[in-house]
Amino acid sequence: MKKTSQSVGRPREFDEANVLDRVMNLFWAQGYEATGLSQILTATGLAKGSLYKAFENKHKLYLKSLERYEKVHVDSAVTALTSSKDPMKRLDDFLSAPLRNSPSRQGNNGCFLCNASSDRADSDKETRALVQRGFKKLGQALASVISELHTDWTDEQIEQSAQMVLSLYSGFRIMSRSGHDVKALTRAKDGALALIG
Amino acid sequence: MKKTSQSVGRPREFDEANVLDRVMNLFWAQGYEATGLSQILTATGLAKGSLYKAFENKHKLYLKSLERYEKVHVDSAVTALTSSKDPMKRLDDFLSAPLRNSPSRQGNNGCFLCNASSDRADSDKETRALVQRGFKKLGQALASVISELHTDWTDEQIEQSAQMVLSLYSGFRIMSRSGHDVKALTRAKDGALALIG
DNA sequence: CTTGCTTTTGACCAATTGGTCTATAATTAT
DNA sequence: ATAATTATAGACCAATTGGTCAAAAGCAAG
Repeated sequence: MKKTSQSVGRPREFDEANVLDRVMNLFWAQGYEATGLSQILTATGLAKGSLYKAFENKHKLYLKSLERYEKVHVDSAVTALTSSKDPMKRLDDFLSAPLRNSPSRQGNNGCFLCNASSDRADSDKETRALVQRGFKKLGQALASVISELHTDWTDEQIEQSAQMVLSLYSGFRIMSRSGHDVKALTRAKDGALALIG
Repeated sequence: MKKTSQSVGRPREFDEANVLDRVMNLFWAQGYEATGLSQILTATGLAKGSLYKAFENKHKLYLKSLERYEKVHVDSAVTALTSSKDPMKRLDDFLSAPLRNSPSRQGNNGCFLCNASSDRADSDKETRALVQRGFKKLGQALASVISELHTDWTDEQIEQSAQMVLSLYSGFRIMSRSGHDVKALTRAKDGALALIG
């Protein structure tokens, strides 16, 4: 039974993915509590009732946003990591992303996974589960790249390095958000890659 | 002119450091917006008026809490890093701290510096400055340890490794907050230390 | 055109938010 | 004593919060 695109009743006037993208950006940039309904309404153009009919409540909306982030940003990072480029270059790209648009202060949202972890993972287990899943995905993709790079390494060694890269990534994202010297972080990145490669 | 401990007027009934410790723990665990005045009042036992007389407003109180964190936790980490133990052991202790009380979920506050960076560093430049300063302190202490470890290394190399350890630390703190597998993080830590040592 | 179904809209709501202010209490200086 | 000064307590406040609901609107099927 496939759901037809045109069902009975008045049709939706908004595109769910589009709305979620806007909401995601708010939660991503500001966190859960700092993002008010009013803000969400103006950003999406929806009326309160419509929003609540479509997404039960603020908490559910947050979770949906996080899922959307996973689908859009985590998955695309995974895709980039599994491309056909030089494995080393892929790792470098991955670790360089957090350091790119940093000097232009304001609008450096960091990583939604990291932010959510700091913001709500301790108090909300559903958020915790989503964050864990996102990190796991990234970790597995990294492990796969590293195993390409070092076909002779044991699983243990690969896991270890993947985890190291992932932790570095999270750290970069967090630290660069507060305007930490990007040059220094970049050197750290290059040092780490030299040790792994 | 030293301020006498007993000044004119009705004396304070609370110890400022003590109050700040309690407030710090709230902001640390929950973030800025999620922590309400009412919560702060019950945690400190103060009345609204007293609190506002002593610390102007919520924002100032947050900054004071962050400074308190720096004084209590960052500085003690720096002290631990400059002890007379084996340098390698000191690095290990530093990186192990984030991984200790993790399995006992709820009450894993992570690092206030990291949380504040994710929570408010983008929107509040005073927070940003404090967070930067805290990270800088840690980075310098780490550089000093590493320079003890490798007297032959260049400043560049030392800086690089210190930054790497600091980034790993932040990453550990963030990821372990969402319940990420501590065993995996521990292996990453050991791997990284082996590469540096 | 009517029936049935769904979405949209915004008025409405209780509860809570951060913050102010005044009356009162506790202390020192005169 | 009393004046001066500071802290405490909590009533009070406007604004905002997340959330509900009923009426109106838009569509397909009969």
